[in-house]
Amino acid sequence: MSTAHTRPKQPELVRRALLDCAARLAAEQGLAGLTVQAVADAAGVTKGGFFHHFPSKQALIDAVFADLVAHFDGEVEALMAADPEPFGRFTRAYVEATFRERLLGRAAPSTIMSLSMLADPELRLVWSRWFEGRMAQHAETDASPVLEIARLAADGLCLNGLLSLDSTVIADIEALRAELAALTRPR
Amino acid sequence: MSTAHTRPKQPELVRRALLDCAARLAAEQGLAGLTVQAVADAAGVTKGGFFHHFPSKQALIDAVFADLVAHFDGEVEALMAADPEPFGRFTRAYVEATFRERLLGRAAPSTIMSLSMLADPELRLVWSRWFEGRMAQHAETDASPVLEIARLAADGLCLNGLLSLDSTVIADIEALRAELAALTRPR
DNA sequence: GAAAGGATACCTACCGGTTGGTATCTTTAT
DNA sequence: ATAAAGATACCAACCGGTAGGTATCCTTTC
Repeated sequence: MSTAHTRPKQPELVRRALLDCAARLAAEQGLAGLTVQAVADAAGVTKGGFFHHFPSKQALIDAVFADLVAHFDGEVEALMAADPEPFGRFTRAYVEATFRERLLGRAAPSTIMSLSMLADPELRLVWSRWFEGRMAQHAETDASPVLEIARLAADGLCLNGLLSLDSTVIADIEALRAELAALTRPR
Repeated sequence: MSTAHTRPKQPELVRRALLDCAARLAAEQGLAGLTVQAVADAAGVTKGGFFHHFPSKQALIDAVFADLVAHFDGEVEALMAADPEPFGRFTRAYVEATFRERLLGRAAPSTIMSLSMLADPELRLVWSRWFEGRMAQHAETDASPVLEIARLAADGLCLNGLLSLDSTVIADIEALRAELAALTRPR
């Protein structure tokens, strides 16, 4: 607020701050409780300033979600690049990336975010399209039924990460990680 | 509106209609977009009438969620009662019940469950407690790691049910069902 | 058995508060 | 100087919830 005048103006930085704060707030109190005013306050900007960067609240949410998908996609890409085994390569990366999203057994804020965003049909489409595109790309190496189970289990893990905020549902995460990784390897 | 006067008053029926309409609306446009007015309209009742049946919006949501959990629990119980094999009995029922929730058209109740859980920490607790209770009850038959994977895959399937509204992510559902069922049986 | 009378079910109308969004002015950087 | 960046003040719409009235049902009483 007060620093906004002293510090040199860096619109890119403010925009990033808005995105990050929105992600954090949405993770904390759900996407339903996300308000423009709260995001603006958290980023040290007034509501008017907010609307200078984003034409609408939905535009912000879309941007945050696109950010999250891009980050996840990057992680998957990196994991795949370092994987010599062709069979199940994408699935293995998908599963491992999901595991990395969690911190100390709990779901990372980004996970909570992406899950709450599935409430929005339009954002669901964004995710669906990403997934379908990647799947079509790796159809030859990742079409096996057992790999589908592994991917679904990763999704389930993502969901369970939310519940583990309240209590521990999964006993041994490392064992599960190894078990799932083994599931993606050729027999 | 006009029929409300001629038709015999059946509060139980109206209450049920409110619950069902709330579940349907929540499935269609997310729990965030759920409004008391919309629920009342869909059930053929005014907003004032709504508040006669439920003291608050949260009370309605809680009731809907409890309803869904109870229904799912009943399905699991029935499936377990008809299963002679002790090993993985609960997991098998859990997986099969998830598949059955998925089959009824576009708006699966399990979809709403996950959405509600994400939105409200208190509802997450309700689900956690149910799951933990059942797991403790069947710890001897369902503690195997492979069974955990099967349950997680079921959760993931539930999540994917959301996405299937927009596009088909899962190729062969029946094959997946068989594969997952086989996973829960002793080797 | 039917009128009385209380309880239940439901509606109309409204209120306080919040939210997304806008119009307008001021400050900063180049 | 001028265009971007941001502040201030404000609005229209909506949402959950309340107040108070009316119709309908179910007993009770004679």
